[in-house]
Amino acid sequence: MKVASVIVDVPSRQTDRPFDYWIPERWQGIIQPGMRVTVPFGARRLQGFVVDVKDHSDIKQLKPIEHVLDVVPVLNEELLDLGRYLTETTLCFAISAYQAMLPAAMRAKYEKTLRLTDEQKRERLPDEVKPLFAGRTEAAWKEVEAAGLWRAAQKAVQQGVLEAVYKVKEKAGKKTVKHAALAIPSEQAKQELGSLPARQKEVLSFLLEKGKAASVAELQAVLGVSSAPLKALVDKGFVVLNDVEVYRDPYEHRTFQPSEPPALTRAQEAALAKIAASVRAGEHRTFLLYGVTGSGKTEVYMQAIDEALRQGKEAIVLVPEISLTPQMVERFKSRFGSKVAVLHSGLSVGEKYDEWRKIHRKEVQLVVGARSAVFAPFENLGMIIIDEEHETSYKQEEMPRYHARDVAIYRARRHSCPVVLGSATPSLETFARAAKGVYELLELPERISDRGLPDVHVVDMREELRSGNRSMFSRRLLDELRRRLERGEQAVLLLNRRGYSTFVMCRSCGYVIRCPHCDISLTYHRAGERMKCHYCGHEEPLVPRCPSCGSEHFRFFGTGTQKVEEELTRLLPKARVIRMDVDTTGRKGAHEELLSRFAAQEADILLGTQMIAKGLDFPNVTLVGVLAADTMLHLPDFRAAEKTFQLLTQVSGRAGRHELPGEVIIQTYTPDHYSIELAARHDYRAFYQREMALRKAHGYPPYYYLTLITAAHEEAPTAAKAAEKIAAYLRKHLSHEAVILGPVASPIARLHDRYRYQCMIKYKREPNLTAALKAVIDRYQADAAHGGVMVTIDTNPYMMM
DNA sequence: AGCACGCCGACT
DNA sequence: GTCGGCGTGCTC
Repeated sequence: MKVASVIVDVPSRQTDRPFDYWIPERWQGIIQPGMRVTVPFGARRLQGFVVDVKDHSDIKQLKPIEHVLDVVPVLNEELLDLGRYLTETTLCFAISAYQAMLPAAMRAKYEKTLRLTDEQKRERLPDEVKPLFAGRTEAAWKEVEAAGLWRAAQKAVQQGVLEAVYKVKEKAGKKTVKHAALAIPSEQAKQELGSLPARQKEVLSFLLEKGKAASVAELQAVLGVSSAPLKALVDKGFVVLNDVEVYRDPYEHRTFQPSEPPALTRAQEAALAKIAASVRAGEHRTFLLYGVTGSGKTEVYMQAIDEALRQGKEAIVLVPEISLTPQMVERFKSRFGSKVAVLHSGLSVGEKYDEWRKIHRKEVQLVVGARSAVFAPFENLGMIIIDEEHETSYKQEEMPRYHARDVAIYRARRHSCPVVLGSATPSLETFARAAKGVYELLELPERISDRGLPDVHVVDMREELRSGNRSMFSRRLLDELRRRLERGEQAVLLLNRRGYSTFVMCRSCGYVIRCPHCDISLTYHRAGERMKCHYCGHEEPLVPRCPSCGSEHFRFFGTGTQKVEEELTRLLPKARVIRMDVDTTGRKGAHEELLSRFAAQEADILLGTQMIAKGLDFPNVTLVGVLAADTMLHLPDFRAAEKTFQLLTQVSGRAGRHELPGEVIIQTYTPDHYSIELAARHDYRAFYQREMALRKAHGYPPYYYLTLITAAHEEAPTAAKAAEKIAAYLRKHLSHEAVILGPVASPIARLHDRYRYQCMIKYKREPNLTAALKAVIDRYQADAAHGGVMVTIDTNPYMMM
């Protein structure tokens, strides 16, 4: 076994295949598939994944593997296979698939430096370059470039005065803590004690007593000594210092009250019995746990997990974006203690790395995490749970564009274990499969609190306007808010739009301030008087005069959370409001902090975007208000109605979960729309029937599969032409049953300075699709690097824009 | 993706 | 005649 096939860290079509390397003798028999290595690649050095080890290669001149980065493979056979599956189904590069499975800390950082080949040659350096190497033999390439000495340096390289050195570094290391230990036998140490100065004596006897290594921090804290006596002991050779690897613990300062499983309702019991039986039998099945909000799905998950753990197996729980639901972490930590690793976006790169290593080393049996936790490197999976199955955040919008649900089912099949999809508002795709018997439907029709679902009132805002109320609050909502304040109860207000105003228009000439890089109007943010693009992040100050006519008068249209907050403090000056949106939760830990303040009743009203709709459970919340139910309804997305129904149902579920009865007020301009009407009636099934009929009529999922192809280029005609060619190619190479729509300009016609055109393929069964799409990629994706057309393909898209 | 190589225009 | 610009193709 002298040859390793390596997928190198270059995400491009041309390098998307294994490259063979010779394994130096010292690593023969050691290098295995799934290990990370560094290899020379052209002039560079890169990180790569070994995918195969073999005896022979057809390539004549093999270069050697340079370093082995892992002692144990970081990707096992199963995950390597899963990578191939992702490559095939999402049309991504193999390297992207493998990197998606590992924490970001394990991705390499590259550094290029220039090094003086020989101290003797220093004087031969070009004069302008000399200062960069003053007192050193190596300089970062970046510095050289920044100094504008690119040419001169290049020349020096050609003359052999300088050489380019490519370094591969790991992003985050393991955290270590210095430990002190005896370097001599304890007998000898005891004898030495007598002749030592007082402080050193204390340190040595502490170590003797402890009988094992102690951290330097501990020594200093317990004995109150500085580092000096320790250093003296080290110098004398009595004590050694070692770096001991430790885990960063994101929950270090938190204590979790151990919890016991409560008694289950009959429906919970029945659902659990089915899942547990499947776990015990070790059979692959997919369950849909359809339970109304507050019906106790989480408890079913936990007891099912318990069953898997009792079988000596492991489990994965996916939650939409766990940093949003600290309450969820709390519940799992309380029940399963140190058996749980937590993976979510609120953790630092290093913390995620540590949690991942706990899984890899089998120190935990359960992972609770967001989308990417589906790749947890367990080898004996007993079950996978996806909570809030309908959430679109399970779909990754960058390469690899996978859906966690598909990955979960793929893995579960391989591990022969069940998948549980849980939701109060299942996606149509999932419910349809359950209806067909592909998935097994388990129902929790009632809330545990036997409170029943909250009353929902739909307020027609057109009516409000007609009767002279031009504010964003209906009279009813305002009355109810006042009532909660009087009673000391809390309210949740949802507005799915952040910022202050959605667009700003000049009153004189009608000019609208737009993003210079995208075809989108800028949103006004009160803080700092800034205009922001919510798509590309562009930011600029609000100009004092209209750039088109010079007028000073602007009008601010549309309402965002900032404006609502301002209005609330005006209308209800006594109300304490917490605003939660991307802008107030950007800081690490801000999320949890805001929520715990609300939980501690330090505020009366929690106002936020959709991030407040999920999973939160506050006993004192008796009112939920949706300020504009139709914000999402008119988006160019066939799932708009489904998303609206889901959001309204989810947010309604936040009210009256405990002793106090809940009430929900939905403000809308389209009260007759079925998604709003049926959400108000808590009638999922009716919504399902209605929406399915529409999907069937218009040829959308789950009746048809979709693939979205987008061509983007700085020049609109270039993008359009490419899209047309792609459409023509597909029309020729796909069956007549496939419908190819477009090309049309994307709903956001320009993004990041690129014009975008898209084609949509609708199909039922299309065996040649993958091959045809690969051909499209081969033709166009190669160009992207050279300023050509950028083509992206999304098989099974969730973002239509 | 980089990076080298190689082929054409404007300067010493 | 050389320097310096960018297009083309390769990386085991």
